[in-house]
Amino acid sequence: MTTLPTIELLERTTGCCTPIPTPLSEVEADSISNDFQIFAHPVRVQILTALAASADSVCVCDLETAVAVKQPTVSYHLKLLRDAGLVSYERQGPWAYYTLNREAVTTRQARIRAYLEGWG
Amino acid sequence: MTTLPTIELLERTTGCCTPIPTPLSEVEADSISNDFQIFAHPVRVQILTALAASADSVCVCDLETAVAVKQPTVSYHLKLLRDAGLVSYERQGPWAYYTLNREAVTTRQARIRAYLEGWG
DNA sequence: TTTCCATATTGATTTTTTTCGATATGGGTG
DNA sequence: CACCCATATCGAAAAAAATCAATATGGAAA
Repeated sequence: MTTLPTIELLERTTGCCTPIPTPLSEVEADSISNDFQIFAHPVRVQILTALAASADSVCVCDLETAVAVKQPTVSYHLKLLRDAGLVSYERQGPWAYYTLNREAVTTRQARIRAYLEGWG
Repeated sequence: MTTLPTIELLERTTGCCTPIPTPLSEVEADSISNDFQIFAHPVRVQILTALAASADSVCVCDLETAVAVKQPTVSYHLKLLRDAGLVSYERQGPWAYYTLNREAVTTRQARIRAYLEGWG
């Protein structure tokens, strides 16, 4: 933020302070950055990769062995992924089986690609 | 993480604990999540969008008016973007002009797309 | 029922990220 | 030179995200 140019400063200011025509609103920026945020942690990437590699659902106990954090932390990241709509789960007896929500991933992928194409 | 199944537990365990064939290493997961991280903040998204929309370089004073944070914070995010290689800058007299590094964005875009395609 | 086991949730703590006042830097002007 | 102005950096504080011990939940086995 710059103080408005006074008459005396006009010459000096020439060439600078050309307001950005259509700045991105905070709401839009939040929405875009949120799309990236869920992928911005290694444990979530490991979980998603494991789920993506499996044709069927994966037991939490197997996800736990694939990452370097303790059980409650895995559960925490799984909840974030659920809240983001990227995975679903189903309990079977004592176990819980997670599945990648492939359509949801595709949807985000499309949005992310759209943003990045606009930037590149 | 689950204790190894003892003989008595084998029947119960059937159908669970199928180790994930090729779990993603922490190093790989860090690298992937890092690619997303830089885009995971609204101020950086606003800055990138502004730079992308401009054919030539943009003065910091104009970036400052496009976001809702104070000058040192803008400078901080610009530094992160520089460190990530996504923008370059040039000083001209008292002003600094930033440019989007379009190739770098394209490179990241390609990596991100590759990851997401593997998941979807 | 009692017990055990897998997973989720809670709550407190730690770590990371973000924010911004204060100050430094460095060029332009008088 | 002294002063002003734009931007960067520093340093401390605040906010957000991640971690995990402890505990809750709920189903299956004994």
